[in-house]
Amino acid sequence: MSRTPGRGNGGGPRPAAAPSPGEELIIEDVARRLRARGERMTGPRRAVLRVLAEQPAHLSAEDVVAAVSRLETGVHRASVYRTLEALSDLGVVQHLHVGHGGTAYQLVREDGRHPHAQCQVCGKLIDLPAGLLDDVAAAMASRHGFMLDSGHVALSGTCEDCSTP
Amino acid sequence: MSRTPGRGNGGGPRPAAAPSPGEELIIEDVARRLRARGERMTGPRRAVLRVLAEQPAHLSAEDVVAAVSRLETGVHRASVYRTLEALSDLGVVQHLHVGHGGTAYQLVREDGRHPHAQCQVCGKLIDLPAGLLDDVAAAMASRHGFMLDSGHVALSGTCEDCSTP
DNA sequence: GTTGTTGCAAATTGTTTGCACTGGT
DNA sequence: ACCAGTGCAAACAATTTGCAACAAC
Repeated sequence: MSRTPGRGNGGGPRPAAAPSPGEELIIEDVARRLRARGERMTGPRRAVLRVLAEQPAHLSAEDVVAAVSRLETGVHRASVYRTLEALSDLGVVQHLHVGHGGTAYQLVREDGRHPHAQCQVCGKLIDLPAGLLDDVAAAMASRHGFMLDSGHVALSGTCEDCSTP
Repeated sequence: MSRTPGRGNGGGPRPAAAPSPGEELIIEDVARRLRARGERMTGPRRAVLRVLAEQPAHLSAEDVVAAVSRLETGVHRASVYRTLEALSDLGVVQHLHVGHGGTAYQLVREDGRHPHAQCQVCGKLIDLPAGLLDDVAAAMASRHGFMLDSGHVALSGTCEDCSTP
């Protein structure tokens, strides 16, 4: 069988630049939580975590793929997708469905999930205050028995810049 | 009243069963509006309108494709997609982004666009009362200058059946 | 050593597009 | 007759999967 170059170490992937202390902390914590479930901390997972930790914005899977390969060569698309899913299962990563642009990923923050809105003209995503949908959630709970997860999809509309010419 | 197969194109499309009176009305109205824009009422468009008119639920594009080809053979996928877009431009059809299942289509109703919610467990889509997000829309308008389009994406959460074991 | 993870390529799913022809007006 | 709309196949984008080779534990 042909030897696969670019994998394994010692001829392997270029080691990434050193993670920042904050990233290191996150990675260690996640590693612990993974091992507790019999899963493992690996190079690709480290890279995905670093990308998510250092990016301010919400990233599409493809954005993460691009950022990861900038950080460390040889990480395959499929591994990024699988990593994002694994980290979601762990509760470390959350994803957000935006009307047009597919799915966006981000680290779960302590302040919990907050709602988002996307401009259907320019595509910009904005963060909304955490309590914004509380009344709506209460109404849906009492009237429909529906438990709203306000952080899972982005509301849609037109942002200020795109509505005022 | 049976439609005359008329055109003797071999292998041609099977004529559809007769539309109901209500569907006929809708089709005639849409035909008028299309012609007013220099566009045309065609077999595939009639079929798509009939499907949307007689289905209670929100349909994915692929659902419409399936239902249309049950109604009338030889209508191509691409035509259904193009028809849905054309009818959206006309304002006859509206589409709704649902977190997981892609995009759902339905006829625009007189009472206008209303919000929806989808259960992330069973996938069920529920209709919500039209005014439900009015307060949120007002808050977003004044605080962020954002014009909410509450009918464009489905809220996400867990429905009653799926939350009570 | 065991087995969870990876890289790869190919399959899948959902949607769009270029083009020649057909059919509505 | 004119040109919007169609059928078709192929392109396209985003995501998933089977598998053999590895590496984290």
